Amino acid sequence: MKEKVTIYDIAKALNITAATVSRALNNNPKISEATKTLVMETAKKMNYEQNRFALALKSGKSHNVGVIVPFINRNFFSSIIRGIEEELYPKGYHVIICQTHEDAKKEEETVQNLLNAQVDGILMSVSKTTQQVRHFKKILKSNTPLVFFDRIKEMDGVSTVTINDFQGGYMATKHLIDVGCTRIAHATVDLALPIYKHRFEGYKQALEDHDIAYNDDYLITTKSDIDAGEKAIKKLLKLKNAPDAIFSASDYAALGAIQQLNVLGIKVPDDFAVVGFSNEPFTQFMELSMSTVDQSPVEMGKTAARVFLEQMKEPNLKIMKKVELSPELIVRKSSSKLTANNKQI
Amino acid sequence: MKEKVTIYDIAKALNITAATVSRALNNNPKISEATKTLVMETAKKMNYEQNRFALALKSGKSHNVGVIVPFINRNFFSSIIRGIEEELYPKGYHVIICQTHEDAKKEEETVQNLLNAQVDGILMSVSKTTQQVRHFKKILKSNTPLVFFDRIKEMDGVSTVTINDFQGGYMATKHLIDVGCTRIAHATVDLALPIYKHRFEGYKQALEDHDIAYNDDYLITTKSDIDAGEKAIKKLLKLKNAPDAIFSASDYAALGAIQQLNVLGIKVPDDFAVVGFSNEPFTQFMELSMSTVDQSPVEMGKTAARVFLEQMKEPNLKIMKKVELSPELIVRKSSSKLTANNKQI
DNA sequence: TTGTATGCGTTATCAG
DNA sequence: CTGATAACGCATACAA
Repeated sequence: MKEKVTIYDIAKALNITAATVSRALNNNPKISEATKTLVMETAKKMNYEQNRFALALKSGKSHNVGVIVPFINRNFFSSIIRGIEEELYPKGYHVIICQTHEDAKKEEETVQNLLNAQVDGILMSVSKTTQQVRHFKKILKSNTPLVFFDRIKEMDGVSTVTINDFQGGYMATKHLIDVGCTRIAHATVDLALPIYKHRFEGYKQALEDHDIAYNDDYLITTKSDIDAGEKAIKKLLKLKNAPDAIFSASDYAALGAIQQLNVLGIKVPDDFAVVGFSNEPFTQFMELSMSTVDQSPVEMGKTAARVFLEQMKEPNLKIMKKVELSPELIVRKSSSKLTANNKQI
Repeated sequence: MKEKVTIYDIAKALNITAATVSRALNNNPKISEATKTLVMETAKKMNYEQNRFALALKSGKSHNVGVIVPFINRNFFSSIIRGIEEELYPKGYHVIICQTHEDAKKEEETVQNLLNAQVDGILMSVSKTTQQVRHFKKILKSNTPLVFFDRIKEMDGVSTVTINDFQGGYMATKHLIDVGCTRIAHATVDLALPIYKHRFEGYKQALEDHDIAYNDDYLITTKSDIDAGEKAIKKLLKLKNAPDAIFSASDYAALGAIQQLNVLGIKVPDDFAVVGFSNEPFTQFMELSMSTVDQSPVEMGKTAARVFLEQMKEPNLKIMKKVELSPELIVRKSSSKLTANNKQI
């Protein structure tokens, strides 16, 4: 087992002092070119690797960032993490991942834990159940950059990266109108959360802009799963003026809707069009592929990482940046009526 | 901004020395109960948190583990990571994730990087392109526990967690035989990799056990994507004695196969049955849901984590553990012929 | 330009 | 049982 080589070892080999070695390695200006290159070379020769702990202990910087998401194995989040990792790894940061299981308690605890590990920044998506913000304030007070992505909490001093959910909702709804639907329902998940609220507002605005009256009966709150989508369809079809389309804020609920429509013998998209949200992988693999709104999660992750890096570059001034990415409507079979002139993807 | 409280602060507050505080905090036997509880209490009162870097610098243990996978946003891998995180977080370990993009060079570099960060262990799935093992040897030489999951490289001193791919291949094939198929093709990805080789061997064994001659024409090597599956079907159906079923070692290729069969107007499962491998989420959401073999990735991750923890408990002796999990056949529509008496899921 | 000394927060060793 | 001190590896203020 090879012993770790330290700057002392290389100092000894060169008959100079460790301080000089340190300076040479760090491109300190006040050092001769000669010794600098000499040190560099022998360092390489001896396979020297900087000890991250010593550096961290000295500088207080760990070169680790914490990423907190509800669940890692959800395509949306794992894609974001992919983006973060790909952006941060080349800059010498390691990505520590933690999951909250949508539990506010766990989130608080995890934040504390990461803070204790002295991560250089925290990038996170807020749990659905989170009400308190005191753990976020603690992050800020410790002078650790905090970046929210997708699920944010409005507060001072925090950077956010989101997509324009309003626009996403608007695009999806407008598309349904364009293909001739007039009685468009909307399945939301929780209007208390900004992302869902904005999608809903986009939906409403699209209706209004096309002179379609908003109908409260067409708004239905479901969980984000297949079962909920099935129930939603059952309920909606009982209305005397049943809808002819649904824009679901969740791909999973949209899937449940399609399945239930199939069971009931209602033709999708001709008799009932469906658009989901998130572009989960399964939406394109279904036989009747599903229209949906893409959130470009990898790009979102990269952006969040870049915002963090900017913040690190300016340790003095507090940066508070709000980046909003544009969603993309993906039209597939579940809403491709013949009347429409969309690009089919 | 709150200053970090150290053991010196609490020592000062109690008019004792830092060493004593340290001992009290670490349950050192030779210390009086009185001071111990006193220290504990004031520590809590002052919100003391151990500095991980100082500890790491002193002990050489980082309480971080590195996890290396080809891509994070693949359901199989993100689920494994989920399992690892859930098992390790409660034990005080942080999970650092890195991706290789299936690039052997990147893998070597990442290993070196993680080693340099002095992670306490490395859990990984080997990249498809990896030939060399010198970076693995480096891990072992540095006395860092190494656990391979799923994609392993046979070598001395390394623990592995796999599923029984042979059994998976056997089950899938036997199932196809049970539902009346007699000309069963097999799509593999790369027989040089153990996982695919074992699936293939399971396939062959099942044929042999049921007195079906192995036919070399029925073995086809494809990439793990939809396109490859389509091509495979085209090729297979050109044979004079075309197959009536396929067991694909990849869910994606199986999906391509089903899509192509649809295009050709061949009825699945009645005229051609399909079984995939991996239980990717989309397989159950397809209208014609796909039979496949589940690898219980979350469980695999947890197991890998547990193997690592065992190794940490016995730092002296070299443990080399081989755990093999059992796959589970999931029968869905793509292979549910009426002749069969399977459980439908 | 380089060397000396010190501290970052802990724990281990040695005294007492 | 507790105190003093050194050491982990590095970076820097100060001195030369």
